[in-house]
Amino acid sequence: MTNFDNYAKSAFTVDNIIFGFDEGDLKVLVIKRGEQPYENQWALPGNFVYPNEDLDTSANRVLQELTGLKDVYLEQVRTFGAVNRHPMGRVITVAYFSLIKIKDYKLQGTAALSQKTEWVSIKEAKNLAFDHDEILEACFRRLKRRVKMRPVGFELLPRKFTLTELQHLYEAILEPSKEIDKRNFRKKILSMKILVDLGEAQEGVAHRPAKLYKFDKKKYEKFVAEGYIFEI
Amino acid sequence: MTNFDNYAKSAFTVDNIIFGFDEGDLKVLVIKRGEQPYENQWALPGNFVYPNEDLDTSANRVLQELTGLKDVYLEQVRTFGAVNRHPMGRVITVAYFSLIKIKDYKLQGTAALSQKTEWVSIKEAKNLAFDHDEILEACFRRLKRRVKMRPVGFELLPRKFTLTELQHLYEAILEPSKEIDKRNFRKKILSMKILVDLGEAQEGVAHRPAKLYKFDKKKYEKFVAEGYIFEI
DNA sequence: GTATTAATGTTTAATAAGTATATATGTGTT
DNA sequence: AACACATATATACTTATTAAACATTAATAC
Repeated sequence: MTNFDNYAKSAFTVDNIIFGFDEGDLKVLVIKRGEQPYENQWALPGNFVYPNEDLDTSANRVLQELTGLKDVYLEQVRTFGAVNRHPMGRVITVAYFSLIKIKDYKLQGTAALSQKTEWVSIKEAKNLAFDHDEILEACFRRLKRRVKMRPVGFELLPRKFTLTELQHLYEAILEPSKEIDKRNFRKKILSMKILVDLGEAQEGVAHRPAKLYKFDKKKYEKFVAEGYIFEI
Repeated sequence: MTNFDNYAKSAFTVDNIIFGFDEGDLKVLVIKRGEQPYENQWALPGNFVYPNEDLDTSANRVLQELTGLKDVYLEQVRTFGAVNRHPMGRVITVAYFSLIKIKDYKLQGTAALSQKTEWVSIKEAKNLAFDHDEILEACFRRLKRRVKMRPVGFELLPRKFTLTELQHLYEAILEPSKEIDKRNFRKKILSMKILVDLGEAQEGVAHRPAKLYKFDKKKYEKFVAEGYIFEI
Protein backbone atom coordinates (compact mmCIF):
# COMPACT_ATOMS: atom_id res chain seq x y z
CA MET A 1 0.00 0.00 0.00
CA THR A 2 1.56 3.25 -1.14
CA ASN A 3 2.36 5.88 1.48
CA PHE A 4 2.48 9.30 -0.08
CA ASP A 5 4.59 10.77 2.71
CA ASN A 6 7.64 9.23 1.11
CA TYR A 7 7.27 11.17 -2.10
CA ALA A 8 7.84 14.70 -3.25
CA LYS A 9 4.87 17.04 -3.23
CA SER A 10 4.37 20.26 -5.08
CA ALA A 11 2.27 23.35 -4.90
CA PHE A 12 -0.19 23.36 -7.81
CA THR A 13 -1.72 26.31 -9.60
CA VAL A 14 -4.04 26.65 -12.52
CA ASP A 15 -3.76 29.46 -15.01
CA ASN A 16 -6.79 30.34 -17.06
CA ILE A 17 -6.01 32.21 -20.27
CA ILE A 18 -9.15 34.20 -21.05
CA PHE A 19 -9.63 35.00 -24.74
CA GLY A 20 -12.07 37.60 -26.04
CA PHE A 21 -12.74 39.09 -29.49
CA ASP A 22 -13.22 42.79 -30.01
CA GLU A 23 -12.95 45.22 -32.94
CA GLY A 24 -11.61 42.54 -35.26
CA ASP A 25 -8.88 41.58 -32.84
CA LEU A 26 -8.36 38.48 -30.69
CA LYS A 27 -7.60 39.66 -27.15
CA VAL A 28 -6.31 38.10 -23.96
CA LEU A 29 -6.99 39.30 -20.44
CA VAL A 30 -3.85 40.12 -18.47
CA ILE A 31 -3.38 41.28 -14.89
CA LYS A 32 -0.69 43.46 -13.41
CA ARG A 33 1.25 41.69 -10.67
CA GLY A 34 0.97 43.36 -7.27
CA GLU A 35 4.00 41.82 -5.63
CA GLN A 36 7.40 40.28 -6.31
CA PRO A 37 8.56 38.44 -8.23
CA TYR A 38 7.74 40.32 -11.45
CA GLU A 39 5.99 43.15 -9.54
CA ASN A 40 4.15 45.56 -11.85
CA GLN A 41 4.63 43.25 -14.79
CA TRP A 42 1.69 41.86 -16.78
CA ALA A 43 0.84 38.22 -16.16
CA LEU A 44 -1.86 35.68 -16.95
CA PRO A 45 -4.66 34.98 -14.47
CA GLY A 46 -4.00 32.06 -12.14
CA ASN A 47 -4.36 30.83 -8.59
CA PHE A 48 -3.50 27.98 -6.28
CA VAL A 49 -5.53 24.80 -6.33
CA TYR A 50 -7.47 24.22 -3.10
CA PRO A 51 -6.99 20.96 -1.19
CA ASN A 52 -10.37 19.52 -2.08
CA GLU A 53 -10.87 21.11 -5.44
CA ASP A 54 -10.43 19.40 -8.77
CA LEU A 55 -8.48 21.16 -11.49
CA ASP A 56 -11.41 22.16 -13.73
CA THR A 57 -13.24 23.66 -10.76
CA SER A 58 -10.11 25.58 -9.89
CA ALA A 59 -9.81 27.00 -13.39
CA ASN A 60 -13.48 27.98 -13.39
CA ARG A 61 -12.95 29.73 -10.03
CA VAL A 62 -10.03 31.73 -11.44
CA LEU A 63 -12.30 32.89 -14.24
CA GLN A 64 -15.24 33.69 -12.01
CA GLU A 65 -13.16 35.59 -9.45
CA LEU A 66 -11.99 37.82 -12.27
CA THR A 67 -15.05 38.22 -14.46
CA GLY A 68 -18.02 37.03 -12.47
CA LEU A 69 -18.84 34.68 -15.32
CA LYS A 70 -19.74 31.00 -15.02
CA ASP A 71 -20.50 28.20 -17.47
CA VAL A 72 -17.93 29.34 -19.96
CA TYR A 73 -16.02 27.30 -22.51
CA LEU A 74 -12.97 25.83 -20.74
CA GLU A 75 -10.22 23.57 -22.06
CA GLN A 76 -7.16 22.16 -20.40
CA VAL A 77 -4.13 22.72 -22.62
CA ARG A 78 -0.90 21.68 -20.98
CA THR A 79 0.87 21.24 -17.67
CA PHE A 80 4.08 23.17 -17.01
CA GLY A 81 6.33 21.32 -14.62
CA ALA A 82 9.89 22.55 -14.98
CA VAL A 83 11.73 22.45 -11.67
CA ASN A 84 12.67 26.10 -11.32
CA ARG A 85 9.69 27.98 -12.68
CA HIS A 86 9.30 30.03 -9.50
CA PRO A 87 12.03 31.48 -7.27
CA MET A 88 10.16 30.55 -4.08
CA GLY A 89 9.96 26.85 -4.75
CA ARG A 90 8.41 24.11 -6.80
CA VAL A 91 5.09 24.92 -8.39
CA ILE A 92 3.38 23.06 -11.18
CA THR A 93 0.86 24.91 -13.33
CA VAL A 94 -1.97 23.42 -15.27
CA ALA A 95 -2.86 25.81 -18.08
CA TYR A 96 -6.41 26.19 -19.38
CA PHE A 97 -8.06 28.61 -21.73
CA SER A 98 -11.56 30.07 -21.71
CA LEU A 99 -13.55 31.90 -24.37
CA ILE A 100 -15.84 34.76 -23.40
CA LYS A 101 -17.83 37.47 -25.14
CA ILE A 102 -16.09 40.71 -24.21
CA LYS A 103 -19.52 42.32 -24.05
CA ASP A 104 -20.33 40.09 -21.07
CA TYR A 105 -17.14 41.07 -19.27
CA LYS A 106 -17.69 43.48 -16.43
CA LEU A 107 -14.85 43.24 -13.94
CA GLN A 108 -17.21 41.97 -11.33
CA GLY A 109 -15.38 39.01 -9.88
CA THR A 110 -14.01 39.22 -6.35
CA ALA A 111 -10.42 39.21 -7.60
CA ALA A 112 -11.08 42.01 -10.04
CA LEU A 113 -11.40 44.67 -7.39
CA SER A 114 -7.83 44.32 -6.18
CA GLN A 115 -6.02 43.85 -9.46
CA LYS A 116 -5.38 45.97 -12.47
CA THR A 117 -6.51 44.13 -15.60
CA GLU A 118 -6.45 44.88 -19.30
CA TRP A 119 -7.48 43.31 -22.59
CA VAL A 120 -4.44 43.09 -24.81
CA SER A 121 -4.31 42.12 -28.46
CA ILE A 122 -2.84 38.65 -28.95
CA LYS A 123 -0.39 40.29 -31.33
CA GLU A 124 0.95 42.52 -28.57
CA ALA A 125 0.90 40.22 -25.54
CA LYS A 126 4.61 39.68 -24.97
CA ASN A 127 7.12 39.77 -22.15
CA LEU A 128 4.72 38.49 -19.55
CA ALA A 129 5.83 37.38 -16.11
CA PHE A 130 7.22 33.92 -15.33
CA ASP A 131 6.91 31.50 -18.23
CA HIS A 132 3.58 33.02 -19.24
CA ASP A 133 4.72 33.86 -22.78
CA GLU A 134 5.17 30.12 -23.31
CA ILE A 135 1.83 29.33 -21.69
CA LEU A 136 0.05 31.87 -23.85
CA GLU A 137 1.70 30.49 -26.97
CA ALA A 138 0.57 26.95 -26.14
CA CYS A 139 -3.00 28.09 -25.54
CA PHE A 140 -3.13 30.23 -28.68
CA ARG A 141 -1.81 27.33 -30.74
CA ARG A 142 -4.47 25.05 -29.26
CA LEU A 143 -7.18 27.62 -29.93
CA LYS A 144 -6.11 27.80 -33.58
CA ARG A 145 -6.36 24.07 -33.88
CA ARG A 146 -9.66 23.93 -32.09
CA VAL A 147 -11.50 26.59 -34.10
CA LYS A 148 -10.65 24.74 -37.30
CA MET A 149 -12.35 21.54 -36.24
CA ARG A 150 -14.99 22.62 -33.70
CA PRO A 151 -17.49 25.48 -33.62
CA VAL A 152 -15.98 27.01 -30.49
CA GLY A 153 -15.28 30.38 -32.06
CA PHE A 154 -18.92 31.30 -31.60
CA GLU A 155 -18.23 31.55 -27.85
CA LEU A 156 -16.26 34.69 -28.66
CA LEU A 157 -19.00 36.39 -30.68
CA PRO A 158 -22.23 38.06 -29.62
CA ARG A 159 -25.27 35.79 -29.80
CA LYS A 160 -26.32 37.61 -32.99
CA PHE A 161 -23.48 38.20 -35.40
CA THR A 162 -22.87 38.98 -39.05
CA LEU A 163 -21.03 36.64 -41.38
CA THR A 164 -18.37 39.28 -41.78
CA GLU A 165 -17.80 39.34 -38.03
CA LEU A 166 -17.44 35.57 -38.09
CA GLN A 167 -15.01 35.86 -40.96
CA HIS A 168 -12.97 38.50 -39.17
CA LEU A 169 -12.87 36.22 -36.13
CA TYR A 170 -11.41 33.39 -38.18
CA GLU A 171 -8.95 35.73 -39.83
CA ALA A 172 -7.82 37.10 -36.47
CA ILE A 173 -7.22 33.62 -35.08
CA LEU A 174 -5.95 31.70 -38.08
CA GLU A 175 -4.39 34.17 -40.42
CA PRO A 176 -3.50 37.43 -38.71
CA SER A 177 -1.79 38.72 -41.81
CA LYS A 178 -4.09 37.44 -44.51
CA GLU A 179 -7.64 37.65 -45.73
CA ILE A 180 -9.97 34.78 -46.41
CA ASP A 181 -12.03 35.10 -49.59
CA LYS A 182 -15.47 36.36 -48.56
CA ARG A 183 -17.48 34.36 -51.06
CA ASN A 184 -15.69 31.12 -50.33
CA PHE A 185 -16.02 31.62 -46.57
CA ARG A 186 -19.75 32.29 -46.80
CA LYS A 187 -20.32 29.34 -49.08
CA LYS A 188 -18.49 27.05 -46.69
CA ILE A 189 -20.03 28.13 -43.41
CA LEU A 190 -23.57 28.38 -44.80
CA SER A 191 -23.32 24.97 -46.48
CA MET A 192 -23.01 23.34 -43.05
CA LYS A 193 -26.47 24.56 -42.08
CA ILE A 194 -25.48 25.10 -38.46
CA LEU A 195 -26.33 28.80 -38.46
CA VAL A 196 -29.80 30.32 -38.25
CA ASP A 197 -30.62 33.39 -40.33
CA LEU A 198 -32.44 35.53 -37.76
CA GLY A 199 -34.25 37.56 -40.40
CA GLU A 200 -32.77 40.69 -38.86
CA ALA A 201 -30.07 43.04 -40.05
CA GLN A 202 -27.53 45.46 -38.62
CA GLU A 203 -28.78 48.98 -37.96
CA GLY A 204 -27.12 52.37 -38.14
CA VAL A 205 -24.24 51.36 -40.34
CA ALA A 206 -23.00 53.56 -43.18
CA HIS A 207 -23.15 50.73 -45.65
CA ARG A 208 -25.51 48.00 -46.69
CA PRO A 209 -26.72 46.42 -43.42
CA ALA A 210 -25.47 42.86 -42.89
CA LYS A 211 -27.82 39.99 -42.03
CA LEU A 212 -27.69 38.65 -38.48
CA TYR A 213 -27.14 34.98 -37.73
CA LYS A 214 -26.83 32.81 -34.65
CA PHE A 215 -25.11 29.49 -34.08
CA ASP A 216 -27.57 26.64 -33.40
CA LYS A 217 -26.13 23.88 -31.23
CA LYS A 218 -28.89 21.42 -32.12
CA LYS A 219 -28.26 21.91 -35.84
CA TYR A 220 -24.55 21.28 -35.19
CA GLU A 221 -25.32 18.08 -33.30
CA LYS A 222 -27.49 16.96 -36.20
CA PHE A 223 -24.69 17.82 -38.63
CA VAL A 224 -22.26 15.66 -36.63
CA ALA A 225 -24.75 12.82 -36.18
CA GLU A 226 -25.17 12.68 -39.95
CA GLY A 227 -21.42 12.05 -40.23
CA TYR A 228 -20.25 15.44 -41.40
CA ILE A 229 -17.10 17.12 -40.14
CA PHE A 230 -16.88 20.79 -39.17
CA GLU A 231 -13.72 21.96 -40.83
CA ILE A 232 -12.66 25.51 -41.64
CA MET B 1 6.18 37.64 -2.05
CA THR B 2 4.29 34.40 -2.21
CA ASN B 3 5.07 31.81 0.43
CA PHE B 4 4.18 28.34 -0.77
CA ASP B 5 4.00 26.89 2.73
CA ASN B 6 0.57 28.44 3.06
CA TYR B 7 -0.85 26.45 0.22
CA ALA B 8 -1.87 22.87 -0.22
CA LYS B 9 0.60 20.57 -1.86
CA SER B 10 -0.12 17.34 -3.62
CA ALA B 11 1.71 14.18 -4.45
CA PHE B 12 2.08 13.95 -8.20
CA THR B 13 2.88 11.23 -10.68
CA VAL B 14 3.35 10.83 -14.40
CA ASP B 15 1.84 7.99 -16.37
CA ASN B 16 3.32 7.04 -19.71
CA ILE B 17 1.00 5.13 -22.01
CA ILE B 18 3.26 3.12 -24.30
CA PHE B 19 1.77 2.26 -27.69
CA GLY B 20 3.14 -0.37 -30.05
CA PHE B 21 1.91 -1.88 -33.32
CA ASP B 22 2.04 -5.59 -33.99
CA GLU B 23 0.27 -8.05 -36.32
CA GLY B 24 -2.03 -5.35 -37.65
CA ASP B 25 -3.14 -4.34 -34.17
CA LEU B 26 -2.44 -1.25 -32.09
CA LYS B 27 -1.27 -2.38 -28.65
CA VAL B 28 -0.71 -0.79 -25.29
CA LEU B 29 1.69 -1.96 -22.61
CA VAL B 30 0.02 -2.75 -19.29
CA ILE B 31 1.48 -3.88 -15.98
CA LYS B 32 -0.06 -6.02 -13.29
CA ARG B 33 -0.30 -4.22 -9.98
CA GLY B 34 1.74 -5.87 -7.23
CA GLU B 35 0.00 -4.29 -4.23
CA GLN B 36 -3.25 -2.78 -3.05
CA PRO B 37 -5.25 -0.91 -4.13
CA TYR B 38 -6.21 -2.83 -7.29
CA GLU B 39 -3.75 -5.64 -6.54
CA ASN B 40 -3.38 -8.08 -9.45
CA GLN B 41 -5.32 -5.77 -11.74
CA TRP B 42 -3.83 -4.40 -14.96
CA ALA B 43 -2.75 -0.78 -14.91
CA LEU B 44 -0.84 1.74 -17.01
CA PRO B 45 2.85 2.44 -16.35
CA GLY B 46 3.51 5.38 -14.06
CA ASN B 47 5.63 6.60 -11.18
CA PHE B 48 6.14 9.45 -8.76
CA VAL B 49 8.04 12.48 -9.96
CA TYR B 50 11.37 13.07 -8.22
CA PRO B 51 11.88 16.35 -6.31
CA ASN B 52 14.21 17.91 -8.87
CA GLU B 53 12.90 16.29 -11.99
CA ASP B 54 10.80 17.97 -14.63
CA LEU B 55 7.72 16.21 -15.96
CA ASP B 56 9.06 15.19 -19.38
CA THR B 57 12.17 13.70 -17.81
CA SER B 58 9.99 11.78 -15.41
CA ALA B 59 7.86 10.37 -18.21
CA ASN B 60 10.96 9.34 -20.12
CA ARG B 61 12.26 7.61 -16.97
CA VAL B 62 9.03 5.64 -16.60
CA LEU B 63 9.50 4.42 -20.16
CA GLN B 64 13.16 3.61 -19.76
CA GLU B 65 12.71 1.75 -16.48
CA LEU B 66 10.23 -0.49 -18.24
CA THR B 67 11.67 -0.94 -21.71
CA GLY B 68 15.29 0.22 -21.56
CA LEU B 69 14.51 2.54 -24.45
CA LYS B 70 15.45 6.21 -24.70
CA ASP B 71 14.86 9.02 -27.21
CA VAL B 72 11.36 7.88 -27.99
CA TYR B 73 8.43 9.93 -29.20
CA LEU B 74 6.74 11.44 -26.13
CA GLU B 75 3.73 13.70 -25.86
CA GLN B 76 1.95 15.17 -22.86
CA VAL B 77 -1.78 14.64 -23.18
CA ARG B 78 -3.67 15.74 -20.10
CA THR B 79 -3.48 16.20 -16.38
CA PHE B 80 -5.90 14.30 -14.16
CA GLY B 81 -6.63 16.14 -10.97
CA ALA B 82 -9.86 14.89 -9.44
CA VAL B 83 -9.78 14.98 -5.65
CA ASN B 84 -10.40 11.33 -4.84
CA ARG B 85 -8.50 9.45 -7.52
CA HIS B 86 -6.55 7.44 -4.96
CA PRO B 87 -7.74 5.99 -1.64
CA MET B 88 -4.52 6.96 0.12
CA GLY B 89 -4.75 10.65 -0.57
CA ARG B 90 -4.53 13.39 -3.16
CA VAL B 91 -2.43 12.61 -6.18
CA ILE B 92 -2.36 14.49 -9.47
CA THR B 93 -1.24 12.62 -12.58
CA VAL B 94 0.17 14.05 -15.76
CA ALA B 95 -0.49 11.63 -18.58
CA TYR B 96 1.85 11.19 -21.52
CA PHE B 97 2.01 8.72 -24.37
CA SER B 98 5.00 7.20 -26.17
CA LEU B 99 5.31 5.32 -29.44
CA ILE B 100 7.74 2.45 -29.78
CA LYS B 101 8.53 -0.28 -32.25
CA ILE B 102 7.52 -3.52 -30.54
CA LYS B 103 10.52 -5.16 -32.17
CA ASP B 104 12.78 -2.92 -30.07
CA TYR B 105 10.98 -3.87 -26.87
CA LYS B 106 12.91 -6.25 -24.72
CA LEU B 107 11.78 -5.97 -21.09
CA GLN B 108 15.19 -4.69 -20.13
CA GLY B 109 14.38 -1.70 -17.96
CA THR B 110 15.02 -1.87 -14.24
CA ALA B 111 11.30 -1.84 -13.43
CA ALA B 112 10.59 -4.67 -15.83
CA LEU B 113 12.23 -7.32 -13.70
CA SER B 114 9.80 -6.92 -10.84
CA GLN B 115 6.56 -6.45 -12.69
CA LYS B 116 4.43 -8.58 -14.92
CA THR B 117 3.77 -6.77 -18.18
CA GLU B 118 1.80 -7.53 -21.28
CA TRP B 119 0.98 -5.99 -24.65
CA VAL B 120 -2.78 -5.75 -24.97
CA SER B 121 -4.77 -4.83 -28.05
CA ILE B 122 -6.25 -1.32 -27.75
CA LYS B 123 -9.59 -2.94 -28.49
CA GLU B 124 -9.32 -5.14 -25.40
CA ALA B 125 -7.69 -2.84 -22.88
CA LYS B 126 -10.57 -2.25 -20.47
CA ASN B 127 -11.24 -2.33 -16.75
CA LEU B 128 -7.83 -1.04 -15.80
CA ALA B 129 -6.98 0.09 -12.29
CA PHE B 130 -7.76 3.58 -10.94
CA ASP B 131 -8.99 5.98 -13.63
CA HIS B 132 -6.69 4.42 -16.17
CA ASP B 133 -9.49 3.58 -18.62
CA GLU B 134 -10.12 7.29 -18.87
CA ILE B 135 -6.43 8.08 -19.22
CA LEU B 136 -6.03 5.51 -21.96
CA GLU B 137 -9.06 6.90 -23.80
CA ALA B 138 -7.64 10.42 -23.71
CA CYS B 139 -4.28 9.24 -25.04
CA PHE B 140 -5.81 7.09 -27.76
CA ARG B 141 -8.01 9.98 -28.86
CA ARG B 142 -4.94 12.23 -29.01
CA LEU B 143 -2.98 9.64 -30.96
CA LYS B 144 -5.78 9.44 -33.52
CA ARG B 145 -5.71 13.17 -33.95
CA ARG B 146 -1.95 13.28 -34.12
CA VAL B 147 -1.42 10.59 -36.78
CA LYS B 148 -3.81 12.43 -39.10
CA MET B 149 -1.76 15.61 -39.12
CA ARG B 150 1.79 14.53 -38.26
CA PRO B 151 3.97 11.64 -39.46
CA VAL B 152 4.26 10.13 -35.99
CA GLY B 153 2.82 6.75 -36.94
CA PHE B 154 6.19 5.82 -38.42
CA GLU B 155 7.52 5.60 -34.85
CA LEU B 156 5.39 2.46 -34.48
CA LEU B 157 6.67 0.73 -37.61
CA PRO B 158 10.00 -0.97 -38.35
CA ARG B 159 12.51 1.25 -40.08
CA LYS B 160 11.75 -0.60 -43.34
CA PHE B 161 8.08 -1.17 -43.95
CA THR B 162 5.67 -1.94 -46.75
CA LEU B 163 2.90 0.40 -47.81
CA THR B 164 0.40 -2.21 -46.78
CA GLU B 165 1.85 -2.25 -43.26
CA LEU B 166 1.54 1.53 -43.17
CA GLN B 167 -2.03 1.27 -44.34
CA HIS B 168 -2.88 -1.36 -41.74
CA LEU B 169 -1.37 0.94 -39.11
CA TYR B 170 -3.64 3.77 -40.14
CA GLU B 171 -6.64 1.46 -40.26
CA ALA B 172 -5.86 0.12 -36.78
CA ILE B 173 -5.63 3.60 -35.33
CA LEU B 174 -8.27 5.51 -37.25
CA GLU B 175 -10.83 3.04 -38.36
CA PRO B 176 -10.71 -0.20 -36.42
CA SER B 177 -13.78 -1.52 -38.21
CA LYS B 178 -13.19 -0.23 -41.69
CA GLU B 179 -10.75 -0.51 -44.57
CA ILE B 180 -9.12 2.35 -46.40
CA ASP B 181 -9.00 2.01 -50.18
CA LYS B 182 -5.55 0.73 -51.10
CA ARG B 183 -5.10 2.72 -54.29
CA ASN B 184 -6.23 5.96 -52.79
CA PHE B 185 -4.03 5.49 -49.71
CA ARG B 186 -0.97 4.77 -51.84
CA LYS B 187 -1.61 7.68 -54.12
CA LYS B 188 -1.95 10.02 -51.17
CA ILE B 189 1.05 8.93 -49.11
CA LEU B 190 3.38 8.65 -52.12
CA SER B 191 2.33 12.03 -53.48
CA MET B 192 3.83 13.69 -50.40
CA LYS B 193 7.29 12.42 -51.35
CA ILE B 194 8.32 11.91 -47.73
CA LEU B 195 9.02 8.20 -48.13
CA VAL B 196 12.08 6.65 -49.71
CA ASP B 197 11.70 3.54 -51.89
CA LEU B 198 14.57 1.38 -50.60
CA GLY B 199 14.73 -0.68 -53.78
CA GLU B 200 14.23 -3.79 -51.65
CA ALA B 201 11.25 -6.09 -51.28
CA GLN B 202 9.79 -8.49 -48.74
CA GLU B 203 11.17 -12.02 -48.78
CA GLY B 204 9.65 -15.39 -48.07
CA VAL B 205 6.04 -14.37 -48.55
CA ALA B 206 3.54 -16.55 -50.42
CA HIS B 207 2.41 -13.70 -52.59
CA ARG B 208 3.93 -10.99 -54.65
CA PRO B 209 6.62 -9.42 -52.44
CA ALA B 210 5.86 -5.85 -51.38
CA LYS B 211 8.34 -3.02 -51.84
CA LEU B 212 10.07 -1.68 -48.75
CA TYR B 213 10.06 2.02 -47.86
CA LYS B 214 11.38 4.20 -45.08
CA PHE B 215 10.23 7.54 -43.73
CA ASP B 216 12.70 10.36 -44.46
CA LYS B 217 12.61 13.13 -41.89
CA LYS B 218 14.54 15.57 -44.10
CA LYS B 219 12.08 15.10 -46.95
CA TYR B 220 9.26 15.76 -44.50
CA GLU B 221 10.92 18.96 -43.31
CA LYS B 222 11.30 20.06 -46.93
CA PHE B 223 7.63 19.21 -47.56
CA VAL B 224 6.58 21.42 -44.63
CA ALA B 225 9.00 24.21 -45.54
CA GLU B 226 7.40 24.34 -48.98
CA GLY B 227 4.06 25.00 -47.30
CA TYR B 228 2.42 21.61 -47.69
CA ILE B 229 0.34 19.99 -44.96
CA PHE B 230 0.62 16.34 -43.94
CA GLU B 231 -2.96 15.17 -43.74
CA ILE B 232 -4.32 11.66 -43.85
C1' DG C 1 -24.04 61.93 -55.11
C1' DT C 2 -20.41 59.58 -52.72
C1' DA C 3 -18.11 56.24 -49.96
C1' DT C 4 -18.49 52.12 -47.89
C1' DT C 5 -19.26 47.46 -47.24
C1' DA C 6 -22.76 43.41 -47.72
C1' DA C 7 -24.58 39.81 -50.80
C1' DT C 8 -24.07 36.93 -54.49
C1' DG C 9 -22.36 32.78 -58.46
C1' DT C 10 -19.39 31.02 -61.92
C1' DT C 11 -15.24 28.93 -63.78
C1' DT C 12 -11.04 26.48 -63.28
C1' DA C 13 -8.04 23.55 -60.60
C1' DA C 14 -7.27 20.11 -57.31
C1' DT C 15 -8.50 16.31 -54.54
C1' DA C 16 -11.67 12.62 -52.92
C1' DA C 17 -14.12 8.61 -53.98
C1' DG C 18 -15.00 4.64 -56.58
C1' DT C 19 -13.47 1.02 -59.39
C1' DA C 20 -10.34 -3.99 -61.98
C1' DT C 21 -6.48 -6.25 -63.80
C1' DA C 22 -1.70 -7.70 -64.27
C1' DT C 23 2.19 -9.31 -61.35
C1' DA C 24 5.10 -12.25 -58.31
C1' DT C 25 5.71 -15.25 -54.74
C1' DG C 26 5.21 -19.99 -51.80
C1' DT C 27 2.80 -24.24 -51.51
C1' DG C 28 0.79 -28.43 -53.01
C1' DT C 29 0.02 -31.82 -56.52
C1' DT C 30 1.25 -34.60 -60.27
C1' DA D 1 10.38 -30.35 -62.77
C1' DA D 2 6.18 -28.42 -64.23
C1' DC D 3 1.93 -26.70 -63.31
C1' DA D 4 -2.14 -24.93 -60.80
C1' DC D 5 -3.73 -22.44 -57.10
C1' DA D 6 -4.13 -19.04 -53.48
C1' DT D 7 -2.65 -14.92 -52.00
C1' DA D 8 -1.62 -10.31 -51.76
C1' DT D 9 1.05 -6.34 -54.31
C1' DA D 10 1.23 -2.70 -57.78
C1' DT D 11 -1.02 0.11 -60.74
C1' DA D 12 -4.47 4.09 -63.39
C1' DC D 13 -8.66 5.87 -64.88
C1' DT D 14 -13.31 8.01 -64.30
C1' DT D 15 -16.67 10.53 -61.78
C1' DA D 16 -17.90 13.47 -57.97
C1' DT D 17 -16.85 16.93 -54.80
C1' DT D 18 -14.46 20.71 -52.95
C1' DA D 19 -10.90 24.39 -53.13
C1' DA D 20 -9.31 28.41 -55.29
C1' DA D 21 -9.86 32.36 -58.01
C1' DC D 22 -12.54 35.99 -59.51
C1' DA D 23 -16.59 41.08 -60.20
C1' DT D 24 -20.88 43.33 -59.88
C1' DT D 25 -25.17 44.86 -57.77
C1' DA D 26 -27.49 46.38 -53.47
C1' DA D 27 -28.34 49.21 -49.30
C1' DT D 28 -27.11 52.29 -45.90
C1' DA D 29 -25.29 57.11 -43.59
C1' DC D 30 -23.46 61.40 -44.56
